Amino acid sequence: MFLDIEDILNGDHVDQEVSIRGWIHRTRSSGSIVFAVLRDPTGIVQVTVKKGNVAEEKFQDAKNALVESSLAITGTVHEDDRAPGGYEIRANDVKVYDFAEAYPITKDMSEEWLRENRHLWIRSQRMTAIMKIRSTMTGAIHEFFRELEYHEFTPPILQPNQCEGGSTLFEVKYYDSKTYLSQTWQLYAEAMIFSLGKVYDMSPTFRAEKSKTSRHLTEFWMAEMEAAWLTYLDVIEIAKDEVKYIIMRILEENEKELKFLEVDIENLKTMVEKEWPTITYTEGLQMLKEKDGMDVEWGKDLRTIEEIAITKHFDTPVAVIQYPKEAMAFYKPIEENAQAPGPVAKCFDMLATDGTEIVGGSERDTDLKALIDSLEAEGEDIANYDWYLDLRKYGSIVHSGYGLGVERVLAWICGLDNIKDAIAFPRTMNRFKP
RNA sequence: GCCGUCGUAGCUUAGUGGUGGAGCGGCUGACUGUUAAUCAGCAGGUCACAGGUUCAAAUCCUGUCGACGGCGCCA
Repeated sequence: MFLDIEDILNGDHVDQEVSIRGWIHRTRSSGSIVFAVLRDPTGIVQVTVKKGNVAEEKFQDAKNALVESSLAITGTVHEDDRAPGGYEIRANDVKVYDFAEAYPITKDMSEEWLRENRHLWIRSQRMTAIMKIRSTMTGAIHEFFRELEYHEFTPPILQPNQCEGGSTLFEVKYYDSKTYLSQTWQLYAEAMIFSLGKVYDMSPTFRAEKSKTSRHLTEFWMAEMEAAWLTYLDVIEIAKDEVKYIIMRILEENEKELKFLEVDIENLKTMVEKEWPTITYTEGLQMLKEKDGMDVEWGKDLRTIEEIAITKHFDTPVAVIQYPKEAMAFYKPIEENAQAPGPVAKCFDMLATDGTEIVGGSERDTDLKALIDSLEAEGEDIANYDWYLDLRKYGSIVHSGYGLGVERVLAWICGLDNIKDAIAFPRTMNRFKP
C-alpha cells in the first residue's frame, strides 16, 4: 500500500514505516548518502538512502538514478528541519521502475524550450498547480449551472457557417465538401433553449485569428450559457455570480497551489464579497476622457489600451454594456432605452482587473427582418442561416447568453503573464506541437 | 495584415572583423546531512539555413526558415 506524499507532509506518519512511489525531482549524493527529492501528484518529499541501510545494489541504484526516474521507497518517516517541507523518509528499501535518461529540462530554461517540451514541463510544480486549479474551475462551472437547474448541452464542433463576424475559421475537409471548426456554440444553443430552456456547456473553440499575443489561443475552451426569457441585464448578473463562484471554489480547494503561484489570496477573498460594477460604453468613454485624457471617438470599439485604462479605476472586474451597434455582430439587438449619441446594442463585455476580456455576451435579436438586414450588411449569404432564421418563426422569445474564456479567467485568477500556461498543450498561430 | 525582438554545445549564454569561451546538465573519481551541494578530470560546436562583401565572417549585407512579443481583432 502506497501513501500519497501529501499524507507524509501532514505529519501523521512520523516514526512509522511507509511506502511511497513517484519520480525523482532532485537528487544529489555525498559519498555514502543519497538525497533524493521524490515527487508525486500530491507533493514532494526528501528521501535519504544511506550506504549500509539498504542492500549495496539498491544503494547503487539510488545513486545512479537520474532526475525523473520512477521509483518506490519504503522507509521510516522522520521530522527533520534540514529536509524541505520538514519531513524526510529514511529508506530501507528502494525499487527503481525505470532509470530515466538525462532529463532535458534543467535549471535554465527558455520559454521556447519549455513549450517545445511541454509534454515534460507539465510535470513541473508550477504547471501541476495550474492544472489542479483548472480542474477545480471547470468542475465549479458545472456545479454553478447545475445548481441553477441548467442543462448541459453539447454542440456540434463541425459547423457549416460562422457566427462571430470577423473571426476567421479553421476549414475542415468534409468528404467532398467543406465545413468549419466551431468558433461558438451560440447558434445551436439558441435552438436548444426552445427545448431545454436554460443550457450551458464547456467546449473547445477554434479561431484562426492572426493574433500573436499573450492573450490568444487558436484552440481554447469556452464556457457558455443561453437562457430563454432572460435579458442581457439578467445574464450579466449570472456572469458575475459565475466568476465569483469559480474564485470561491478555487479558494476552498487550491490554497496550496495559489500560494505556490504567489497569488494574492486576500485580494481574491475580498473580490468575491464586493459588488462588481456595470457601466455603459458611453460612460466608459467619459471616464477615459476625464481621468485618463484619452479621447476616443464614439462608435469605435474599445481597444486593449483603453480597456486596461478603464479597469485601472476598479478593484474588481467590471461589466461594460451597450457598445455601439455598428461595431457588433449581427445577432445583437438595438437597445432603445439607452442614453447614448448613437444606436447601441444589448450586449456586454466583462473586463478583468488586468484589462483582459473574460466574458462577452448579449441579448439575441428576435426581429427576423433586423437579422436579415444585419447579415446582408455584413455580406453574408442568407441561405447559410436559414435554419437559424427559422428560430424566429416558431414561437420566438427574448433570450440571452454569454461565453466565458476558461483560459482567460484561469490566467487572470492565477496571475499568469501568458495564457499559454493556462492550458496543458497550447495551440497558437505558430505552434500546434506537442 | 502591420510593427518589433531573437536564433552560438542537450540547456542558459559570453563573444561586433583576426585560433569559438563559460555555467548548468552528462560521464569518471572523491566526499556520511545535502538543500537545483562541493572538489578534480573528461566528452560535447554545420555559430538556424543559403548567398554575398572581405586577405579573413558567429560578427557586416541580402534573402529564407523558425521562435517570441506588440498593434488590430477577440474569450
